[in-house]
Amino acid sequence: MSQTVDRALSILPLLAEGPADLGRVADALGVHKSTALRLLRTLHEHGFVYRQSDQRYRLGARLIALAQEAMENLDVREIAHPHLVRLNESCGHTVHLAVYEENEVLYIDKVESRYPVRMYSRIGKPVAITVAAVAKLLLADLPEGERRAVVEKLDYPMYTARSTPHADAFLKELATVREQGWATDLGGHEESINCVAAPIRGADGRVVAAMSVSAPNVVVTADELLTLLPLVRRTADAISGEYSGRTPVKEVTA
Amino acid sequence: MSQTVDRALSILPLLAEGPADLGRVADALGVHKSTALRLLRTLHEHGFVYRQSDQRYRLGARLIALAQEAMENLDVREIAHPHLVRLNESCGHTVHLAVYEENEVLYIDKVESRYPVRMYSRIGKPVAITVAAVAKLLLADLPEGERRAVVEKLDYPMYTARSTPHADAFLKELATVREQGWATDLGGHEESINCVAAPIRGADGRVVAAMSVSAPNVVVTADELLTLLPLVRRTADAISGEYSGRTPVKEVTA
DNA sequence: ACGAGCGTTGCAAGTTGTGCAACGCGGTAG
DNA sequence: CTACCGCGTTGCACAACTTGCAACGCTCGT
Repeated sequence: MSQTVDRALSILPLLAEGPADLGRVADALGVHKSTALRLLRTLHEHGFVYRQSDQRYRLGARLIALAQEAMENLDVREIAHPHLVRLNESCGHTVHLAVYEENEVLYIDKVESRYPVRMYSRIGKPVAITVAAVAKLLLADLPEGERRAVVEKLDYPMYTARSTPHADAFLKELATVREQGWATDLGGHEESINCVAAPIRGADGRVVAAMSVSAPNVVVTADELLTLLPLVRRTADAISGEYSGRTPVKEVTA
Repeated sequence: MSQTVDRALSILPLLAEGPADLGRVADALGVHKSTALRLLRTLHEHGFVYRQSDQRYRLGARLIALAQEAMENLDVREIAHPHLVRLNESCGHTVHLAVYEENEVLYIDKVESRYPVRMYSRIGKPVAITVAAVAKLLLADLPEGERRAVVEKLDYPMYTARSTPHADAFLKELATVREQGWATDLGGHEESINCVAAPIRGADGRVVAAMSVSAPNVVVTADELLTLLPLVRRTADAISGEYSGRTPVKEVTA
């Protein structure tokens, strides 16, 4: 791995926490200021960092644009979107679509609740991986070895009393989820919010994404939300069918 | 500027166009495959690229998460959002918020139209800089020198017959916009879509962002849309006031 | 079973990145 | 008003890091 690039890339997560001046960046990297300067300059030329009027650096616009393109290239997303909208129209709650990638689960699409009380979440935000219903589905489908490895490395923050407390409990939960083919999060992340989720599978049966419906207690009880499970599963299956139906690859090696 | 980092960063826009294999990346960079491999590996370790099952590389999840954080750090956005929502509730049309940064204008927030016919756009997407109403406002406020430089370097694609045809016309338009303090795009990007926009200013009077209301002809005529101008300007002014009112800086050098 | 294509590895050569020290500038304190 | 301090910036010599090469292993297609 390349040291220079490694250092340069390390700057980005740093700036994500907020703007920083040259000295702070150099310190954080453990390099000389002149070195940090040159790295920042290179990042700047590519538009990945932006120098604001007070001379401090923050993340740049190109980064946002790139991420946008990255998401638009996800085939599942495109196929799933109309289904998510339809589901939202019939139940009114927030609908999420998420994928797993390299130890992270993140939302790649969302349709907002039509109720005034909405849950907070944002496309692109990594989800609470140890409790979210969609995360359970995605992790449950990983091959045994990788699943164990990932689960062991996770932190288990107790967002609420119902959060998954530790790796063992999580593995058990994942086994159950895998068995039944759907998952829930009943107040494990936010005390008053429940979710039901179902997996979206590719042609080979592997889970490629997961979708969920979320609603706060004040709108519907957990039991009421669970009555939506069949609908959620049917939607997920419809997406699976469409996704695995035609080849997801659009380019040919011409 | 660092050559290695420069090359590594060049890979990202490349992958944004779609997944690519090692050979293609190496060719595009004009370097040996082994070099490209090492760069990709470094990018991979940071989660900026992801290696899919067919071994090809595509943009990774961390990129999306980072961009998300980048946007959440934009102060204007946070302040403006509730105002945008309120504006949308009172007129029903699509509302956009955009900023200028380094030769690009991009949407950083959006509230969807409540009409069934919606215009296409996405947060994070660079806007058609030569025709969009928000772009005119943002460019019109640049210092003379920089404005000329930017305008000269732009391309002027004729999206429609009403698109800005060349730099001279654009400079004239920018002068007008600067004078009147608001801008429009009447079918300059999509034949049937019109926008009215107003600037959001910081404490020093400089334009820090711009907001617009957009609607297709089939919903309201251009004239009808123009009647919303006072409301749009009032909203923009309200955001300006709130933005310049208190210090946007939240951190202290502890 | 054989060959072609692709990703991967170790190595030697030298290009490139690095840290140092010194400079210029702006703001602050005396 | 001046002197100082902090910060970003530059040029340079050294050496570390990256680079391209060539050879290997693998999978896929014939």
